[in-house]
Amino acid sequence: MKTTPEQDHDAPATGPGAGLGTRERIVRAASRLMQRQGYEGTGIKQISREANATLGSVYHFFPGGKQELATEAIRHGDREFAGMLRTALESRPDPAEAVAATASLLAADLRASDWLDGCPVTATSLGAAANAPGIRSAAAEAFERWRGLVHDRLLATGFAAQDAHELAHTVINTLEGAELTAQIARSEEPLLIAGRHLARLIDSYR
Amino acid sequence: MKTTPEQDHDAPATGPGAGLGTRERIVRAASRLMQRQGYEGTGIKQISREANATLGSVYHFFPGGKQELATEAIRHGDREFAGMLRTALESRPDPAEAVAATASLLAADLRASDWLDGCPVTATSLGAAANAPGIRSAAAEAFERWRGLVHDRLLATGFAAQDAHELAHTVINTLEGAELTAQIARSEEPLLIAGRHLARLIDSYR
DNA sequence: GTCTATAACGAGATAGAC
DNA sequence: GTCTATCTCGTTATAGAC
Repeated sequence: MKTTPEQDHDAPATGPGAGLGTRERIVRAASRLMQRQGYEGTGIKQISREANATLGSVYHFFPGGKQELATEAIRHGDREFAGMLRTALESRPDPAEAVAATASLLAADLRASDWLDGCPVTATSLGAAANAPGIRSAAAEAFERWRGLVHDRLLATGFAAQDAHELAHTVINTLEGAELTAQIARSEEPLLIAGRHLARLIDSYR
Repeated sequence: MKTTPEQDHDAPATGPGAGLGTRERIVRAASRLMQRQGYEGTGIKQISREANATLGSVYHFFPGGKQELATEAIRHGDREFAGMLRTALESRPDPAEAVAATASLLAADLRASDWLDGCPVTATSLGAAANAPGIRSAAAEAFERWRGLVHDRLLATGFAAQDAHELAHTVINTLEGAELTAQIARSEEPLLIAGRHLARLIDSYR
């Protein structure tokens, strides 16, 4: 990990990216754009423009080019959703309720973006996964981490190990699929139904 | 619908596409390639090559260009999975078992393609949906049709209308999300767990 | 670290002969 | 319906001054 802060010649004083280093602005712009347009649909020039950085700076920080940048973008999306999920699980005593609340939150965020911002990890990795192993494995690690958060919380609240393992899988996968459908259908309904069904499924193992 | 058969100068006598008209070969090639590489990652020239057709033929049949072709490719994937789902639902008396069997079949197909062939509708529409309304709505119609098949079968086997409606949503969405995760993780496990959990969820409404 | 210019290539789409 | 040639534009990536 690189920790030395760069000099930040052109950091904007306001707007998204205010006060952030150049590298971080680039990663965030890449993550947001690939979330909406996918890996192949997003150009490096567009990323550099959106991040208020020059093309030279992008290749300075990411000599591996677009693939390296996409890998970082996926890790950024990973941390983002992991934070949301951890907060939900920690702030509610009942994991079933926490999952349903997360589904509602995803639905609200999706609507607020006019159905543009789906899962950044899925959008970025789908289609690039076949030819770019680094991108695929970064996405696999993200899903694994999210499952781990759910799994640990279920274990801590008294579920059997095998049940916790399997429930964690379905919780993440169903949220993923419902968010995708909600985005395509431009409706919150799939996510809201998913939240209720997941809570019911979890409760059925008590 | 166009029903007049074209003249088929160059239809290959063997291999994929044997005995098919040019238009159909193009649609199938587009569907298969976009399933693996996504909309933006697939070029029209690549499609025409794979379909044993010339670029001129592609634009002859699809004057709307890449977007029109992608729309047809999605409809093709729609019909394909609808057929698999209908067969499973009709060949088993218990819809819960039919859903679990479908999950297993998806897992086997995914592994057989070395984890390359995920859901063609998702792969093609994600990333293109924002800027191409026709593509988005074709994908929405596909999901709707699949849900309808499950919904009707649940109704016919005695489930309440509201339960059937909601279960159909979660069945399709969970299969979708589990297939996605299985592809990224290169493992059948997410789909097999999803099949069991969906059967359990359905049974809980009897 | 930042910036500009440009190389090298492939994309989508079109024109018009056959 | 098929085929080839071509136009125009955008892409990733690099070079080298500052």
